[in-house]
Amino acid sequence: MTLIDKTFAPADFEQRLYERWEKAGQFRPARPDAQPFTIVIPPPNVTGSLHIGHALDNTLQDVLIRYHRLKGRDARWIVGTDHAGIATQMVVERQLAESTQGTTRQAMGRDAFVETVWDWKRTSGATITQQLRRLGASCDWENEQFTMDPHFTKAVTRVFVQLYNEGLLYRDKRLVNWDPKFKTAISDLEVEYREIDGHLWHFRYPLEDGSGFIAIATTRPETILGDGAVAVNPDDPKMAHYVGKRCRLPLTDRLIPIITDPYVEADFGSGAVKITAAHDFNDFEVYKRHPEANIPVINLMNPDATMSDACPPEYRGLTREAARLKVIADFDALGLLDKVEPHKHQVPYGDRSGVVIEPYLTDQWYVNAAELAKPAMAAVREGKTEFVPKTWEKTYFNWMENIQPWCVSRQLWWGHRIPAWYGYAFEVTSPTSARFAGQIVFVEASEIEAREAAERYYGNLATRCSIFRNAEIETIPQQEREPNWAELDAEDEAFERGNFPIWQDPDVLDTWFSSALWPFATLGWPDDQPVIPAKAGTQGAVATADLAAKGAPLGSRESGNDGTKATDLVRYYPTDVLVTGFDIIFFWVARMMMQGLHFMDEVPFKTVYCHGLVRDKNGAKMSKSKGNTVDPLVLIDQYGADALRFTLTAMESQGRDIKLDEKRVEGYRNFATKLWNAARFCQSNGISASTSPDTPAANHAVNRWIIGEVAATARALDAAIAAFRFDAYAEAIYQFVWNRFCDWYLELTKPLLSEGADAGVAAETRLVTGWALDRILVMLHPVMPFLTEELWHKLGHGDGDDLIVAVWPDAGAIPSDAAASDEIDWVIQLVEGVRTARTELGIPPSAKLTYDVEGEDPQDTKYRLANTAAISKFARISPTEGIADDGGVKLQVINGNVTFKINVEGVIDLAAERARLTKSAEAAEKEAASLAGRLNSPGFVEKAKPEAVEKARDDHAARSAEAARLRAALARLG
RNA sequence: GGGCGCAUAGCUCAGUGGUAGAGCACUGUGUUCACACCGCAGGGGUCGCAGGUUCAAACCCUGCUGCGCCCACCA
Repeated sequence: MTLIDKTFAPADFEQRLYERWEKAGQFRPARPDAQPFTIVIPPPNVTGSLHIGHALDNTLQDVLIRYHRLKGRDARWIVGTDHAGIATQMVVERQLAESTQGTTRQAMGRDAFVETVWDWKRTSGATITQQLRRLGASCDWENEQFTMDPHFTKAVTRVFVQLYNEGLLYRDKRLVNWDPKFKTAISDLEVEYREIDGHLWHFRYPLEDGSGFIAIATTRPETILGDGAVAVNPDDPKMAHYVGKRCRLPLTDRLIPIITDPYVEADFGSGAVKITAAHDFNDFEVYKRHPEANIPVINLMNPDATMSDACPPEYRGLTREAARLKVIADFDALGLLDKVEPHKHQVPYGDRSGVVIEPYLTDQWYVNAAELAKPAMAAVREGKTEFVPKTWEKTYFNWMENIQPWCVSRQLWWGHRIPAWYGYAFEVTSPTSARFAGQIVFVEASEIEAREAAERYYGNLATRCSIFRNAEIETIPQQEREPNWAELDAEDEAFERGNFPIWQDPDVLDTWFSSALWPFATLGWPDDQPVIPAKAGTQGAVATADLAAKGAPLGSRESGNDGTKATDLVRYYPTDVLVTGFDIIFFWVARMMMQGLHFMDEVPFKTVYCHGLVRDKNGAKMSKSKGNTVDPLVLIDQYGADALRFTLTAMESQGRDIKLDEKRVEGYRNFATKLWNAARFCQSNGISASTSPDTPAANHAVNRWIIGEVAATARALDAAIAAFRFDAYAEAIYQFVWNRFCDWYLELTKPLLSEGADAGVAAETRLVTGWALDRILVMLHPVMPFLTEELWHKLGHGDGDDLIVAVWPDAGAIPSDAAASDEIDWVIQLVEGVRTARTELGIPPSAKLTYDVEGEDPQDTKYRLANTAAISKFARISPTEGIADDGGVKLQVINGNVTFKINVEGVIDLAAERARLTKSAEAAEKEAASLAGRLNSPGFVEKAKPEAVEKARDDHAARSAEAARLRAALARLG
């Protein structure tokens, strides 16, 4: 036991304690027989640094983990970081550009660039994990994961290949959201729409037959160059005469058809819409609905959104912005610009790049999300996974029901490379000839297997066609992207078994494709996997056993924790709770549900707890550009990690956004200081750590009372955790520590510990206080781990006895004593009543007064006599004890049945006392009358719940009696 | 256009059928040997508006007003 310092300085011990826990392996104590409690952390971006949202998310997780660890569960918090494709690539590219050499990834080449990113990860990737430690997060660092770890690659590949074989993953040419800055496809979810004050340009296209013009309106004139049709509404009489005609597209001189489609609104713009299939999602749909119109699909742009060679020569190479101005000017020059209207509209922007997104026609890999969503929806409907708060289930269903194919390929270098290899495809046309037929794809777990598959393909061709058997070998150079198929002449090319080109898809997978596997890949899948048969009914299904045979051998990997035979996967999956912000339900939660169910045949988590956003104190979203961000590390430096954690916990009421005001952090730092001082006081009074978590025996009412209060608090905390009410948890422990333990228990027991007090009572009180303080430390530990652990040891718990693995109080095993509770409540009410009366009458706190009582029953007498010392100390009144009543005016305080008549020295302000008593009497009478009214109102007694009726009767009796006593007191005043 | 949420004390938020609560802020005060990052006491709300259900509504229902968010995007 060491002395508790006079000042509470969290910086003095936070780091020391964290290192102690981590070194001692306390974050994952060996508990092979205990029931697991598992949380997977939402892996922060490896580029990240801890922001206030992380602080909230991880505080809540740590509260749950620490609580369940104290409850004796095998608590495991799986931790790691995400490789975060675009974000990380951006960071490293920016650093390359800013470095002294000022190089680019293109100049470096792919392999060197990827190696640079790895270097960066190794040196800078630990920032966020160190910051999580400062917050106190008790993660399982020994098994830290990274989404680009070799076993993750294995898992990702396995998933990709199996989904492909099941027909749930495919390559398709369709429009994607294209980011011209990063030159990659991005997800629908990574597009944010901004309202822009733009324009609606009205142009005229001349009709082919020279009979006039058709007017169209557009917000994107530059895409006119790629128009393939003009569409009007089929039911629009104004437009009927155009239908079936053709018009001449100015600037290109192409003839394009005028068609009908219900997508066109007759009363918007000019009533006619230009159809640019390659650059607009709606137009692409129109194109697909009208195969008969032979609408050309013209890709007008290069990957960087400059105008491509598909445009007329004078536009090529222009930016889309410059092209727009030129198109407008050119139309104007031709006299075909009708008018320009101002027009507010929503423009898509890349949420990371900040540039306008281009709908762009490319080949990409897609996952059939609609199919995977079915079991994911059913699982929530059946309650296998529950959202808290439940309202988010609607959001989840709504998105799942309308889910689009998930584009999973990205044109980046940093990420999991797509396990697909391409080769040239041929169609055998006769025993001696074959025709070039595009490309063939081999989706396999490795290049070796892809090559084997290719061998089978070409071998099979060779047996059917002699030109593959006998011709000379000519190797086609491997090409990175888009081989120029048109120039290949199959007749002249020759292939022989074992010597033909295949090349891997240059693209990588969407980061969320690997994050979706997080709950099971982190637990060892696929090496540890229980074999799940491929889903019946999916086309091209390949037995999982075959897939497994290709990968690493199956078998049980011993758990790092306890050496049991069960694999981690079996033991910890499904996890218990996922704690996350609602903003990534679509990105991440939904996809984990889909992949978890598909590959594990079970939901990834039983509960999804969604918290809100942390906003600034005015409710504005925090952002760097607004400069209103709050750095959690600064708050930790200023107030301690515990104060920040307590604030975030206390403010987390289900689902609501948090408006963070630094004053709250300060307030909870004060709370920490309060407890610190209370512990210091206890220590200075010879109180030390309890030797057992068992409740000590107690006779004195105040001790029996506090024991019952501990039990009530433990019960409240258990209930709060069970209901995910973090705010209720913080509230309950705060009230108990400050308003019960410090304000009353420590005060009421001071006389029991003072010199000359009964030695037996004093000893009992020391034991009970030590026990209660220990229980406080345990119950507060999940929220304030550092402070509580520090005090735990200062109070005398030894080195081998860390609070982090202590025992949570079993509320049911702690006796609650109604009689003690009744007695102490009586004392507290009396003291408060006297204090209030004294203040209102302006009697100095220092004045010690005497009293007589009236109306006491035996129990009141018992309570009063048993607590004479406390009453004297806190109300500063003592019995007259034989001093004759001088007949003077008394200060009268009603406590239950008893009227305390207090002798006041000198003259009291009669009018003030009368006013005080009158006010109280009227309040009691008003309430009694209201209760009487309810009791007399028709229906109440018959229809209300019996408890409610009984309570109303009791309250009515009590209030009436109180009013009578107050009136009597008034009468005595004369 | 569709959906969701919120509106309770000056501020931030609990309360979800039975007489309105907490923290902060505010006012007054300071006897006491843990704590002024403290103690004690106090003021402050027709629970957004209007209807309805009920013996009883801040709470349930309907409508309205205001604020916020998500999804979809009339070129």
